[in-house]
Parts: sequence; structure tokens; C-alpha cells
Amino acid sequence: MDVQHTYIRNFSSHTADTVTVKGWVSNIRFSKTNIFIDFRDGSGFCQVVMSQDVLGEERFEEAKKLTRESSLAVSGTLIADERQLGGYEIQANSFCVYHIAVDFPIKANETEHGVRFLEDNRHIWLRSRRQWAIMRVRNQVIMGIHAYFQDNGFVQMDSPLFTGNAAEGSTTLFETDFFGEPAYLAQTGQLYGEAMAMAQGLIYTFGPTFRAEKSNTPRHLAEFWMIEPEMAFFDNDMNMSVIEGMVRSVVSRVLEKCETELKMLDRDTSKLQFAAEPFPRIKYVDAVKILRGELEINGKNAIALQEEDLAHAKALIEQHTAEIAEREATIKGGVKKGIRKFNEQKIAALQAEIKELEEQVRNIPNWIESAKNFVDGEDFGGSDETVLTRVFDAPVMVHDWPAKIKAFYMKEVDGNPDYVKGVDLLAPEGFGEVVGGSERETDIDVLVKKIEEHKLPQDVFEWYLDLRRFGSVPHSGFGLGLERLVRWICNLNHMRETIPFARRYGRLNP
RNA sequence: GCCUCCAUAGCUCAGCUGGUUAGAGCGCCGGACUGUUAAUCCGUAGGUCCAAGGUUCAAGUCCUUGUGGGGGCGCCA
Repeated sequence: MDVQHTYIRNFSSHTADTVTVKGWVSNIRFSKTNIFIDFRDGSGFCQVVMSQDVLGEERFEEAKKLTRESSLAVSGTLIADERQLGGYEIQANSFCVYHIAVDFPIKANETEHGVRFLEDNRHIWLRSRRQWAIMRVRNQVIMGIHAYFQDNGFVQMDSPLFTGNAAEGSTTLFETDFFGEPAYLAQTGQLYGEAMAMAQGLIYTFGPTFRAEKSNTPRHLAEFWMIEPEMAFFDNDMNMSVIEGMVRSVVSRVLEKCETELKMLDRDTSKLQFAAEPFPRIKYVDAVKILRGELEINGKNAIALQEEDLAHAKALIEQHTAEIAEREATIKGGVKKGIRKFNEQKIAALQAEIKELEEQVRNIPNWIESAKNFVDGEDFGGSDETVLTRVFDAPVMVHDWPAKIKAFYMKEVDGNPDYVKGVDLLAPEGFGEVVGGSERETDIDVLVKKIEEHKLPQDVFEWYLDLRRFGSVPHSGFGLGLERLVRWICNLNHMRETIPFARRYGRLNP
């Protein structure tokens, strides 16, 4: 690629003294003879200094007209400076303005805005540091997934987005008009993936998926990107090995390639460094026992841990409240403005934290009740996943689920047809289900029986049944939610930040 | 779909049991100062208090309905 200017990310390999960069003003500070610009060019961030001494009075006056998000090209001397983010600073010799931006609505500190305002302004919110970092991580997650599968001999396939029927019969689908016939936007490509796996052996899909449920939660989108590998001659244990291998590979790639981004996101990366031993694999029946506090893991009791968390949250609230009172007393005592401001900021931060803690104090008792009274045979709720994963340090794989709460195509556990060989990967820190998969039923008679039991129309599955008529083999696969993985790795409290333009219940624009 | 909280300046919020002319911080604009890091200091401008109806001598504040939003639950990747 041949370009005339330099990208900030390439500064470390840049040899000449002078550079030309093209980009935008992220933030700007004026002093009498210097202007300091937080400059961004898409590839990174760098401080640009414009001095009256260097530029001359006339050009310096021009530079004073720059505003946040104005666009410009700058040529100048590249100076290594450890104090600056990225380790460099540019002393400008000349500059050329493309456009002066007027009244950019988003503040330099995006956390001062409400979520509604930011999402309404998503098209320009994407420019903020935090969103820049998230999108960079997302990019590495995507490339990491491709790399893992490609390196292991998988073939990428695209499954259709229009389907003539609801595949699993359970979820609500978006209906569209397909030349006069009703058609639905795909909620999964799995059945097509199975067909392709019988042709290519190892395949994976990577594409958009649509769910029309009116889910209004931080972990649901109406349009999201799903990765669905399907492996011929793989049983569910091998399936779990693939899940673990892929997740480890992607997470370590992000840790390696996105150090700056994760730092910008203030991510505690120790939580993403898993021990060498395999991710715990626990059967559903044992997960239920752990949840009810009847089974301990490494001396950890799930219910007791929640009670500890609750007590801890309460103690922290008291501690913060005391600190706020103390700081308020300091302010009332009459202090210099700088000190007053400093204390006011601390108080605001503490109050925000208290708000979150109070949310926990409200929620945890419900979670404990829900976990204690969990009914064997039911599906886990969001809070149950949080309580369950709390006793582990790594992601957990829960397998061998009750047949009645899982899809028709899952293979029965040998000698125990009430359970099926499904597996869910639950991420730690309350992020919940990231992967759902299973070994598929291979016996056509069992499959036909299951289709009947699930009250699904057999005729639309005839092509799928053909896969069992001609060389049926054991095979497995899973679905990975890209945005859920990004959310967990970046430690985001909502899915709306994991994708450039979120499409979810109540949000279609911009 | 259910539970719960909320809607006040461009943005984030305060406004107590109803009581004269509705406040702050940030941003904008003007000025001062300054190798600055969310710069700092001084000043100006900026409001149909979500909508409709009701209670009252008096409503940003209380009641009803509607609309929009946050958080939790369900459905799941």
C-alpha cells in the first residue's frame, strides 16, 4: 500500500525526523504561544504541538481557529516522548486544514453523556477513544476466529439469510416478502452448516443472524454476528475441545495485539489469563447442585459467595457514604477552589459507584433465592449463570442438558434419553452464555420422532433428514455470539457498544 | 410481555413536606493566564421544567392517562 503520509501506528518503525499525518482534532488546548492537539488519524492517537515560534504569527493565528473534530494534515518533527500516549509527539512545522468543525456535540469525556444521547449520535460516537478501542478489539476477535479455524483446516461457508420456515420452531423471526412468498431472516445457519460439513468435513459460518424477540437486555441484539462451526466425526467432548481451543486462541491474540486498547478500556487483563488446566466441564445435574449450594468447588460454595458479595457491597456503600460526608465537610469548611473541585469530582465518582452497589444489593438477594429454589430440569436464568460461574476462575462448560429444554436435533446421552449432549460455555464475571452447541442426532428414526415431539413440520426438514439417509456420521458444532465475546473481553456493560451500529429492540437508527 | 425507577439549559444533573424572578458543572461565545493532558481563572448568553387533563389561592413539585427512556426478569448467541 503506497501512501504519502504516515500513520501513527507506524511511528515506531519510522526513521526520518519529519512526518506528515492526516486526521482529526480529538481535543485541543490553547496557551499563549502553544496549541496542544490530541490528534487522531484512525490508526492511533498522538499529541501535536503547534508553537508560535515555529509557525510564525500568521499561521499560528490560523491554528487558533481549530476546533474539536476539525480535520487537517500536519507536517512536523517526530519526537519520542514517554509522557504522551503512544510515546510520541509531533512538533508541527506546517499544517493544512481540510475542514473546521462547528460545535461537535460529544464531550471529550464520553462518560459524561447518557446512553440515549450517545446511541442517537452513534455515527460520531464511534470517533471517541473508548469506541475506537472497542472496534479495534472487535476486529482482532474477528480475525482471531478466522485464524483459529483456518489454521485448523476449516472451510468458511456462507449460509442463506432468507429461509422459508422457522428452523427450530422456538424463536420469533423477522418476516419479509420474498417475491410474494413469506420468508424469514435466518436465526441460525446450523442445518445448512451440517450439510456442508458432510461435503467439506470441517466448516464454519461467519455471518449476520436475526432474532425478532423483544428482548430488552444488555446481552441481546436483534441483528448480531454468529460463528457456527460444524465438524464431521466429532463427538461432544471433541466439540468442547474446539470451543476451548478457539476461545483461548482468540483471547490470547487480543491480549497480545490490543494491549493499548485494553488499557484504554481499563480492562483488568488478569481476568482474561486462564490457568493451563482445561476449562471446567460440568454436567447439568452437577451445575444444579452447585447452584443450590449442595456441591462445592475447591471449597467454594455458590450461595455463600453471593452472601459474601452482598455483605461486601453493603460495607462498601457504608464506607463510600462516610467518605462522601467527610469530603462534603471539607468543602463546607471553606477551601480553595481547586481542592473543592477535586473533592466534588471524588464525590460524584463515589455516588456513581454507590448507585451500582445499590443495584447489586437489590439484585443479589433475588439471585440467591432463585439459585436456592432452582427447579431441576429447568433452564438457567441470567442470574443463575452469574451465581454458577462465580465459583470458577475460568469459563465453564455445562453439558448433558435435559432434553426437553433443548433443540430437537441434539443427540441423546447414551442410555439416558432424558438428557442430550448439548454444551453451553458460560463466561465469568456475569457475562453468561457466549457459546451454545451440541453433538447432533445421527439416527433418522430418533430424529423423525423428535421432530414430531417438537410439533415441527417434517416436510420442510426432508432435505435435512437426507443427511442421515446418505452416510450419516457422528458430528458436532456450536454457535458463538461475536458481540457477546467482544462484550466479555472488553468488559462492557451493554451490547450496544460491541457493534458499530446496534440493531436491537427499540433501536433502528442511525 | 412483566416488575421497577426516571423525564428540568446543547450535555450531565440539583431543585426538601406545593409558596415571589428555576440553579450548578461541562460545552458555546468574549477576556485573562499558561508545556498543556477532561488545562485553569473571570464574565456573557442560553429554559413552553416530556404531552394532555385534573386537584389547589398557588404546581417543576401532588393525582390520572399517554409518550419516550434506564435498570431487573423472561426468550437466547
